[in-house]
Amino acid sequence: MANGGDQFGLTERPDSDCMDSPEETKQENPSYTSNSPASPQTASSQQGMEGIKVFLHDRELWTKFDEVGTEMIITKAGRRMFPSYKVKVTGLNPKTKYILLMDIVPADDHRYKFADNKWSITGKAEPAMPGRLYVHPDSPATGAHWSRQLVSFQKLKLTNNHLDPFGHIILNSMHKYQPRLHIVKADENNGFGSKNTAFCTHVFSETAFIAVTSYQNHKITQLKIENNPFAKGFRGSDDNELHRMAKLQGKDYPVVPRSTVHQRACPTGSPFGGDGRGLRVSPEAVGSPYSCENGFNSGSPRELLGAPSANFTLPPPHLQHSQQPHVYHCTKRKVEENCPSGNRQHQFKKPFTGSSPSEVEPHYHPSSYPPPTGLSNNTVLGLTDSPYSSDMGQRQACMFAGSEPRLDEVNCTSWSYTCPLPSAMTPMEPYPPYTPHPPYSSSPQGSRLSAIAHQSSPLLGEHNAHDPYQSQSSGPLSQSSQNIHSRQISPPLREYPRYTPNLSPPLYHTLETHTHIRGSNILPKTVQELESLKDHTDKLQKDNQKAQELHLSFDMFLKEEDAAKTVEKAERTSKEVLQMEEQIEKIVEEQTELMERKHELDRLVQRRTVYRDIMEQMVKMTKFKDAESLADNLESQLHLRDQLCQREREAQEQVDQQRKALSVLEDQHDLMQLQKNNRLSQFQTKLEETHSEALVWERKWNHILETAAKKTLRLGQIKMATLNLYEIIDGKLEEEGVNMNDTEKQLDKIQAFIQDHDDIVKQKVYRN
DNA sequence: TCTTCTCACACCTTTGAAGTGG
DNA sequence: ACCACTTCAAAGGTGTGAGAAG
Repeated sequence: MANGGDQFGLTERPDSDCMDSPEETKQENPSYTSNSPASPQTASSQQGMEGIKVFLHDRELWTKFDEVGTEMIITKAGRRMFPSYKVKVTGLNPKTKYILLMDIVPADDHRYKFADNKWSITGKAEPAMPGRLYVHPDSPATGAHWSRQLVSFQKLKLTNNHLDPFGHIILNSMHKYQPRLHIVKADENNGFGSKNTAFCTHVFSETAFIAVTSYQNHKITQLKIENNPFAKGFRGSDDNELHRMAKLQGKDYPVVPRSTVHQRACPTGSPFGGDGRGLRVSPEAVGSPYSCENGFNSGSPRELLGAPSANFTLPPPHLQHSQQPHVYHCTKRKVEENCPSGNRQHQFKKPFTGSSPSEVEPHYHPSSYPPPTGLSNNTVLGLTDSPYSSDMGQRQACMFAGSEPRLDEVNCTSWSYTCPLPSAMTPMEPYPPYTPHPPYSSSPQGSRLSAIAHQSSPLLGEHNAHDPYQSQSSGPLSQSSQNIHSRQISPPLREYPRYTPNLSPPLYHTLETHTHIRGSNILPKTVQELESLKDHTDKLQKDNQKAQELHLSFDMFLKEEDAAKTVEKAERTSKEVLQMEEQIEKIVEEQTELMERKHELDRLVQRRTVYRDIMEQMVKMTKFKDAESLADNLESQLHLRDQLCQREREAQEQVDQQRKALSVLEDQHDLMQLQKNNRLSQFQTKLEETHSEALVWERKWNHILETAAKKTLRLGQIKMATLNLYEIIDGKLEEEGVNMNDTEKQLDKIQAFIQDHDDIVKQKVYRN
């Protein structure tokens, strides 16, 4: 890890942590997924979310950019992010449907400038744009689908057009942002945003960037050209590069040869070498305003990870590095659990207390995490505890009100769109609706407050010193304008005149008197006071006289009327008076409740006027004549979307059924195939046996043929020998009529010859 | 004067239709 | 008819740099 990252306030991570493959990451960081709290109900509702792990694709590239200070171009038409945001997700239930979506939240409340070859804070951030979500076009899809390949958000576009109609994410130039990934378990309607929606959020701090309309840091330009295929045309030859460098040298910033950018991008050359206020995300900012209903307090993710009291697993220290996504697991939204009723108050109630939300709000724990280097010294007014401790405190209070629009009203088709407004999934409004004016400045309260703000006379301060509510207000009177602002909207100040009736007239009078005595003309004032006292005394005397007259008349009345009747009548009257008083009390209570309800509804209407404004702006950009017709159109589209979803579900069911039937047929086919194979093997066995038997018979037949051939040969030899013998005995075949093949006749002739010969021999012997 | 933003431009990749051959 | 492969044009992404705006 280069120092560049460290300079941004990154925790140094061990080298072993620098890995690329998700598997390796998985092995080394098995438990960085933190689970959110707390109550058994919440814990049981987390099924399927606690094991989810997300790995940032191309992390090396992101880190390379992060070391230099990532910048993202924003244009009116929308510009893609580069490096594009791609993740690998594991641990999802293969059959469960999930919705993956992204949003980009302000990393802090600063505005930046690029000067002297480095980024520095130049002031307070402009009001955040309307929070928009980019729902991955594949959503909702099964866990198997998401796990199958990389999930790419490369089509997400950034714009600076506040009135962007395309659903691109709206950002402010020269502001720092942090992309976040949310994995939401889709509900039965393939939607989300219901109270039981389970989701988790993943933040990769190396993906933080500063939005710009044109690149500020030349190193970023070089990195983009080197790595983005679309910018290949700018890679050029060395000559071109030298030429470009020469041109660039005319500017203030030094030019780094392309071939050496990698080396220069290393820490020593980082333009952020001085302080760490570069691009590192302020930890408070990432999760702070958005965490309540996530089951997290508004502290930073690191704080969350580091806080022992946090209700989720603590990762090993080395896993708390930026590479490890800050995971906020949230499950079923339990407003009551995460945001106790005490939080569901008037949006101005927090500032009423005069203290920071961190001190009062149970879900706003003061950050134990040290402020990032470079920010710690930044004593921006009202930002000591949290960058949002002043106005963001109000925003949070507003968010805690728990009446935000819910995304369960957002339809499926709009998923391919970016949702224009935050959801119940991001239960608190990610950022307050955009207004060209500072928050509340144009509101009635704001005008009232500003009017009070100008009454910062010492007298008011003295009165406040007697104010029983004043003790709740912290800080010296000469605090910053922001604190003054927040103090201004506290009830004791705002409703100060209300307190005067509670004072007894003399005391009230005394206050008035003091007020006057403090003036410059003390003597005439004293005379006036004495005169008024005299008048008052005269008035009292007159009242006393009237009372005495009344008393006398009442005595007369008693004398005239029967005493018992009078007493009875008086008792009856007193009872009626008591009943009337009770009724009056009830009516007053009802009136109070109704007034509170009215105030609440007024606040709701006021908060939702932004939607009306948005609708009116949309009406201007579209063909619709008014917001109602636009809303009708949207509703009809929603209805149409529902119908389409229904059809899709039915089609899906049909597909499933057909798949089942196909599966059954395939099984049957397999079975038949198996049986045929068995029979075939039997036939083959029989064939082999027959074949071997045939071979045996063939051998025997060959033997027979061979024997026959031998005997035929022997017979021929015998015939030849017989013929030879017949010829030897001087047989004449033709003369004696003997066939050459008539061996038997030849043998007879031979036998006769032998017989004759024997007889001759015997006779000769006998004669001798 | 400086900073920031917008726009036209050239260069490139991506995408999808059409054609070709097996 | 189908499939695999190639070709080509349109669409769109990208950084540049001049000029406008504040």
